Amino acid sequence: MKMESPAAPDLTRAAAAFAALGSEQRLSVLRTLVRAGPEGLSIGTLGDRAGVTGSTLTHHVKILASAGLVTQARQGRSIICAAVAFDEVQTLSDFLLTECCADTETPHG
Amino acid sequence: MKMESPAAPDLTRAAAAFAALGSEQRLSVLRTLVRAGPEGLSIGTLGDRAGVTGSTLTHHVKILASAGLVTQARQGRSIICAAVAFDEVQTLSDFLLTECCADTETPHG
DNA sequence: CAATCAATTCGAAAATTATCGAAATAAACC
DNA sequence: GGTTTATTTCGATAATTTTCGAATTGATTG
Repeated sequence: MKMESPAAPDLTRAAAAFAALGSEQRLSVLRTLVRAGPEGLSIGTLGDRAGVTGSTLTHHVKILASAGLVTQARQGRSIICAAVAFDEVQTLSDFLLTECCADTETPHG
Repeated sequence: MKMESPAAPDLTRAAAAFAALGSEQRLSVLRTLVRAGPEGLSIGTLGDRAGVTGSTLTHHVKILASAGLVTQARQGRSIICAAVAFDEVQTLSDFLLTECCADTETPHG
């Protein structure tokens, strides 16, 4: 049942992705992008909607992007950001849960 | 410093839970508990397996517990920890993704 | 009650992360 | 080329998190 997914995360990458989500501002930014859907938003609009602007927003978006949760592409004089959290969150969840109970002694009874 | 914002109250809790997952050591600790399954592990065994001990481990476990990802219960002179990440991760994923595309004009376009 | 084992609290230093404003870069437009 | 708009880089400061060892608390055993 394994579907084509973003790169399998190692511990370091998974922790970095969770850490990227672990800030109220960044989580708010990402949810704004999730709401906006695949078309994405410019940095300016994103900042207005999420309530974070300027260099602070640049900083947070960079962290989300390097965690693989957001893409950025220049379009004219704006940078369009879009969430790619959809698959990524499933991947992170899998990373955490797949080995569930692997250490238990009596898997077959 | 924490800034007063019109953020939904759940945002704070969700960000705290993601932040709890956003450390290599804590993620490693939690995965060790997930592997161990519902019976859980004592702090001592957990520390040996995950490679984190003493006050540092206490600190990390406290963060995981207050994020609702781990339970603790005293049993004799040990504290038994167990992962409750199973449902919790789904909840976090939902928090992030449920409003997907809500802001788009043409939801099925 | 003293000794022991398991885990926590405390206090402090080191490391990382967050925030902001000013200056710099990049693209579009005149 | 020079101006306007959009975003980023830089540098400094504030805030938070991590880590460790020593002292402490709680529970069990003799």
